[in-house]
Amino acid sequence: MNRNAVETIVKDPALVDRRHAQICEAALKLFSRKGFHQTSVREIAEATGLGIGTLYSYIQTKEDILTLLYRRILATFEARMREATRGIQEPRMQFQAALEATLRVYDEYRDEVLLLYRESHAVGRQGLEALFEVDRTYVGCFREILERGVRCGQFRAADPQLLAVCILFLCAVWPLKRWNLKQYTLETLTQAVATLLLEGVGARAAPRPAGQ
Amino acid sequence: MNRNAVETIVKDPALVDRRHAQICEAALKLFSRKGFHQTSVREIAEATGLGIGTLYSYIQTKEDILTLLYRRILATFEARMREATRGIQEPRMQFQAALEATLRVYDEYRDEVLLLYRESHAVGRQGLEALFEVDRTYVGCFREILERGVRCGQFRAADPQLLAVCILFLCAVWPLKRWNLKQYTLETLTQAVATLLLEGVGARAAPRPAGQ
Amino acid sequence: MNRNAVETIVKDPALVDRRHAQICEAALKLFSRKGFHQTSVREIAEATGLGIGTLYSYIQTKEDILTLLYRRILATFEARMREATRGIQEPRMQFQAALEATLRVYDEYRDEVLLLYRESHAVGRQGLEALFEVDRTYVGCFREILERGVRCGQFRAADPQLLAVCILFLCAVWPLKRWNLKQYTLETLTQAVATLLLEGVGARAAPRPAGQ
Amino acid sequence: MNRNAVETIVKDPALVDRRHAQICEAALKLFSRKGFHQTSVREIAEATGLGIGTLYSYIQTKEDILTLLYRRILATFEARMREATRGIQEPRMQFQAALEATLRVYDEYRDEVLLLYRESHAVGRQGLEALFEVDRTYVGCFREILERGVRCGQFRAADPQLLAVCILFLCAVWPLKRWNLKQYTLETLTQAVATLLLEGVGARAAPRPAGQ
DNA sequence: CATGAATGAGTCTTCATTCAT
DNA sequence: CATGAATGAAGACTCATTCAT
Repeated sequence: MNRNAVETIVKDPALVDRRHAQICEAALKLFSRKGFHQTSVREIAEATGLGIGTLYSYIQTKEDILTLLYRRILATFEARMREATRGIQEPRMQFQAALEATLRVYDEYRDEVLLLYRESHAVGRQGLEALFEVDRTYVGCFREILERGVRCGQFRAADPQLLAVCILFLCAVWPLKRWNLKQYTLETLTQAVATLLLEGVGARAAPRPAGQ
Repeated sequence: MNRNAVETIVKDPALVDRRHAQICEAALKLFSRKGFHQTSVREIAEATGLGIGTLYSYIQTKEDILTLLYRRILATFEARMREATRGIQEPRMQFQAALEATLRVYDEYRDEVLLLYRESHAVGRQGLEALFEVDRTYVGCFREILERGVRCGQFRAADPQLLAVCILFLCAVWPLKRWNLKQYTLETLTQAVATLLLEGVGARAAPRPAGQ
Repeated sequence: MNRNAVETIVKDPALVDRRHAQICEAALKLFSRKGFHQTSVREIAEATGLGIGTLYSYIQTKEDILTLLYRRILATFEARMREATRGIQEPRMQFQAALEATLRVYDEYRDEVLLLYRESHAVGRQGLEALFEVDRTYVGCFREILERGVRCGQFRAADPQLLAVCILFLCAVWPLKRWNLKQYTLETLTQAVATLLLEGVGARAAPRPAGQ
Repeated sequence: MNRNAVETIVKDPALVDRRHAQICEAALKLFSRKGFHQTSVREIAEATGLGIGTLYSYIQTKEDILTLLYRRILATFEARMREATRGIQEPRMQFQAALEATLRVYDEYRDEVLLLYRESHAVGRQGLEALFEVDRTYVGCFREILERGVRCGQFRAADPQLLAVCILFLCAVWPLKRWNLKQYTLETLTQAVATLLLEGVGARAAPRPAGQ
């Protein structure tokens, strides 16, 4: 993650960080509205308030902007996920916490999630590998929760890894199918999904003592 | 669907159909490999075996090619879905049939599904509306099954429409997260998803003798 | 020479040839006046009377224009050389004929020769190899004449190949040092160089019977 | 030479000289490898170990770097030439000495000579005039030797000035056609060229006892 | 109906140079 | 004296689309 850092001509790391933030902010809006390919670098520069030349001393290619964006998003996602499940022991509650956290970040970062699904193929093989890596980590969180639940008999899951992939993916329904969910609130969705999944893994709604 | 038809200079409808099929076939491959924007019309013409000028007498814009592609895909999807559930009455079995059918088409048409998610924003507001329309029809199939199941007490679902959206979306995990599911077969996934969802809607066990 | 042909989008070979000629003509003037790097492709297009897009359907890179130019020049040079020495048997006369021919083409194509020396490094390793190849052929002509002269005792030359390289190079003095030779005519130079070299290889001015 | 001096912001002449030397050293390597236009000022600054801003307080334009380089080279050439022929009276020996000296410097400074021929047009009309001036001085050295030789009957030369231009140019064959002379040593070339030219100007044999 | 040459607006990117610190 | 961030004009190149044949 650190090694593939976007190389810059400007050397001051603090400045680079600040500019990268600016750039990402501007790029996100434009990419979300018009898509990566329909947005020109010049537009991004203008939206960022930099000259193109200046912009290009903080990146090397247009793709770098996408890479930058993705890094920030994924870092945020992972952090939020860890934070949300920290301290919780009981699998069912941990599961619910993870689910709610994911749906909440996916809500806050709708545009970013959409971008991840839409434009990720634009970062090239190498960039994709990095994304996959992070995704696997993310999936790992859910898998562990499921495994723990299975071990203590609260969950039933033939293949926790597979289930984890599905569950995480399902969370993306909110940003990806939003035009079909306009009528619902995040709460309604969370409730529905939580019920569906908890029942789906065999964890009854009411926390009865875990008898078989 | 008919009104927004792609206008052509060539008038012979049979020829137009044949050409459109050719074009879609070639375009699909290219779009899947390189993306819509990275594929030039010239490449498509070459892959189709037509001259550029000729190609342009069967479409009006590059976007039309995407539109054409999407129409064919969605038409296929709906047809397959209807076909699969026709004649089945029992909600649980109908649900399972619908699920399996969807996953199977999504498997056969992986590239197309990916394209639908990745590039659909390229068809513009008007084109999107058409896609949404079809999607809603598709979702409707699942909603009806759920509603019937709820009515006869087999399913539990607070909001069948919402659930239907989720379920249909979940099926897309196979083409959209394929790089994360390489280790699994379609059968394994189908089994896992079917179990998860049937349990999730409160339909205990498969119609096979309930082991434990 | 044929295999590394400049690839074109336009297919009609006759048209390609005609356009290439146009392009070369325009490019030569501009490159001679301003140098390769100081000349923009747009300028070349304008001078050629084509749109840039059109120009680019006859080349792939700016370098291709240089390559095109070089090919035409070198082909001309070789042809002229062969033509000039054809039919002559006597080494001294053949030598003189070759020398005069070379100086005459170098005079006619002053700008081209200058370009060859100045900008050839711009065609890249691969292109250079091709140039070297042709140059070696050219040098070979002189070497053969020298060798024949040496064999029949008219010339003295420790290493004909080395001498041939030097002689051919010397001819370039006319285009390359022209600013220092403004006061002289081609005839004066030819006379001086012919004398220098013929004496230099031990061939007396007056064709006496070749006794040692 | 003094009037067209490169103006600097920094005033300390010793420092300026040191920096100019640094700059030339770095620039030579880069220009030789990649050519003047393909080398960016930033690269030169980095190779020199100076900040871009600092570099620019020792020059005014990128061209100045080339000018600087050329001055140093030409000064060296002239000095070496004078040094080599100093004290020698006999024209034939002086000629040989001058020739050997030139070839030796041209060997030591191959890259510089190449640069002189390739990129000199980049210094502009004014800069060129300066180069021409120095070149004429250089040519003058050879002309004087020839004239003296002619006067005392050792050489034959219809036009010593013209011959001098040719001879000096011929020396450049070593750096300019090096790819075609890889198989030879400087000594072989010197021997061949000396023989060719001495014979060419009618100065029989070397001052060693005439074999044969 | 078929063809493909022509077009120029628009894209990404580079780079010499300046100037505030 | 030294530094390097900022700048925008300019460059090479692409591509959807048209239209004469």
